[in-house]
Amino acid sequence: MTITEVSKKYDMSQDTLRYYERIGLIPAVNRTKGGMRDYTEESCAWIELAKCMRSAGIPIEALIEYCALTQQGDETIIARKELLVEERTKLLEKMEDMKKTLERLNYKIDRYEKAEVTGVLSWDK
Amino acid sequence: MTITEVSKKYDMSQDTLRYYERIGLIPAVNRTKGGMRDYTEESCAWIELAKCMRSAGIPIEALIEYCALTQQGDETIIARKELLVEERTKLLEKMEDMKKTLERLNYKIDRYEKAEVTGVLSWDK
DNA sequence: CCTTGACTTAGAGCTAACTCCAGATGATAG
DNA sequence: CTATCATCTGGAGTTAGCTCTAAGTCAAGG
Repeated sequence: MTITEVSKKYDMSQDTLRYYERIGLIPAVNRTKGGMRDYTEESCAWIELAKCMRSAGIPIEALIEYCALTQQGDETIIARKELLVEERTKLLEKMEDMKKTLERLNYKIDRYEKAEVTGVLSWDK
Repeated sequence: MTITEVSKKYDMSQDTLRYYERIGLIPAVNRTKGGMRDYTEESCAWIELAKCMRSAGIPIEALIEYCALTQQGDETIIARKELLVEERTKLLEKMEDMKKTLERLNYKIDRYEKAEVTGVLSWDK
């Protein structure tokens, strides 16, 4: 697959795809004799993983390390697992913060909706 | 309250507190005759709101607008509500992404845990 | 009054994560 | 073969959100 195809498939810019490869967030992509990228199934799986992780805010640095560990073989399985567990912990914390903020937003929106009806803005604790 | 007290109370740097005020993310804080900040209850409530919203990733720009609208009085109530509704929508989308990533992480971690026991790393779909 | 430490401002610097650019090279249609 | 378009690389530029610095002012103890 060409970079244009992958770019469309995952809705990511070609610049981002090249950037992720350059910094080692995904392993090096196959090349044609001419030097053009030729993405395999596996490359695509990496791209998709990167996109998923990044969409949740997992930092690039952690993903680079994960990718590096993966390429070092089976003796890094425990390290990889620990890395993922750590990121999961941080993710859960972020989700907790967001849940609190969501409740706060719901409360405030509700207050504004009542104000639209009654004309009075209730006190915000 | 002095900036040091507020900084400790909300665990935010003094630089951040001054920055938020400067850019209009919170309304101007009261001053002593000498020009030092003297945070009131209301200032503190704004700080706390800012901290909460930022912890969930609500962009600074949206919060600046919200603060500006608030200072323009009751005729901006609808606009404020709409702003909050929009941010809530984005927040829910982000939470959805994070939920998917969390499931992905759980799956991968589980896979690594099984590998630790069996010595074989199962295939990753 | 003097020293010391907290506070002030304006503006520069920093980090993460892209995004863009220039100049060169590859691929393809006519 | 040539024109055109896609892709390549290295490196510069951008944005958000702080964070730090310098040079000066305020406040409190002795």
